[in-house]
Amino acid sequence: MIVQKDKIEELDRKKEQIIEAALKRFSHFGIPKTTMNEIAEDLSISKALLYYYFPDKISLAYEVAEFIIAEFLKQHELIFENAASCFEGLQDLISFRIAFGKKYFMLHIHDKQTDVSVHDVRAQQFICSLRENELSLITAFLEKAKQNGELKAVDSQEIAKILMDMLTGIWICEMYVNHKTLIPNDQQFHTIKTKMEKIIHVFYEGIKNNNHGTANSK
Amino acid sequence: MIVQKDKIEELDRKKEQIIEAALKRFSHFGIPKTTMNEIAEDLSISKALLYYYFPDKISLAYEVAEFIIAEFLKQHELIFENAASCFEGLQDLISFRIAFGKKYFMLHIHDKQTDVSVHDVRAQQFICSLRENELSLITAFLEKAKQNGELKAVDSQEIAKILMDMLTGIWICEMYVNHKTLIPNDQQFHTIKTKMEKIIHVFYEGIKNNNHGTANSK
DNA sequence: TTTCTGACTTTTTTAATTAATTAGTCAAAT
DNA sequence: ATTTGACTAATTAATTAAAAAAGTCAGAAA
Repeated sequence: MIVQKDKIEELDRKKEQIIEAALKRFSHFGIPKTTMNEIAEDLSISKALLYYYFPDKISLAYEVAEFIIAEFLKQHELIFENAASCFEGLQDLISFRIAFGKKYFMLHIHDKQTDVSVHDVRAQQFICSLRENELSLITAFLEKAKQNGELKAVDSQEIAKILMDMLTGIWICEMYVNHKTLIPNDQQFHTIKTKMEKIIHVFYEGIKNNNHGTANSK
Repeated sequence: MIVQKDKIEELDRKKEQIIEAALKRFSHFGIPKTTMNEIAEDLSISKALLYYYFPDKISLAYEVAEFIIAEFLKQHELIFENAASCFEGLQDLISFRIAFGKKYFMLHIHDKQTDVSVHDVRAQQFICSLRENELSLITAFLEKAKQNGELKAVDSQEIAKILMDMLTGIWICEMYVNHKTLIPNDQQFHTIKTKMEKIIHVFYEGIKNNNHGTANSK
């Protein structure tokens, strides 16, 4: 029984090693430019062994994605927990999103017109699930601020949705419309951050409670 | 002298005819899928004649673009002139942008990875100029509302920029991220419109003058 | 002289073929 | 149960040939 459990743990540890190695390659060169052979070589194992632990390349990629998404959501929670106010929480959220994007944007780069996410149901569901998770975190955060009296009586979920749409929109707009460089540079990230901060500022003015907050805080 | 002038006018009229014929094709099939021969055939003229009036296809495309951009900006002005309030003006702006997008989105569709706008300096400048024109119109509109007392003392240009970023962002996000269909459908346009309206709502709350406006309007 | 055309050349796209690389499998070894 | 080398199948990249479209020009028509 205990032996059985140890085995499972070891299997998981091995999978984790593979995921970490794959993540390194994927986040550096992107998924299409990473071969299963390279991942295997990095770990000094045979390619066949990768297929012992993962059914195919795309499944490995998804597990890698799940791995970093877990980190992404965990950080979200932390930021919201430690936020001194709703406004500061939103600002921290932006900083984090930019830093996270810098670190992992290669995972998002699609080679030519060959983009997995278009027709793949699995990708659609994956993104959908991520969005929902993020949405509920932000909604909860806004809800808390509303109960606090920092925000006025708004529909938290509706506001959270709008907020997410705007942030994603600005990102895409800057990356894929204004400066279509396949590999984004620091300047672009900085521009996006600045724009997001400005948006958050006006946005916050629109949802904050004018009877409470800064006016009363003295 | 007068003869010379008539000649010039006639030349312009001919160019206009070509532009209109080209616009029909371009807005229906997109620029890459429209051939110079087709445009010539539509007008029952020879292809060589097109090259008598326009140096090349891309120049024709730009003149077509300038033609509809003029319409775009003209409508902007009209909307802002006739707006009963800043908020209603912004709402009308959204309705117009959606309608305009429905009509001319084909001009924007890029074939595969072959997208003119990426490396073409002319395209960059064109878009830049359009943005600036739109920006100054919106800025002026906000400035007017500020002087009216409808808006609080904000930096009108800054706010206009943010507004434009947000609207473009939502558009791009919905079109190219959420539902990557090359030819957008009515449902998508409707979704975008709804999102924009929600954003405008919060946004307006953030910039309106709380001492004036709705509170005092009775 | 200005506007226009048919016949032409050059450049770009598209399609088809082939070569090379990579994903994925499996019998056998540890 | 885990691991591998040697294998096949599927994709991707490179090459080439064919087709289509862009663009030119000498000269006709107005």
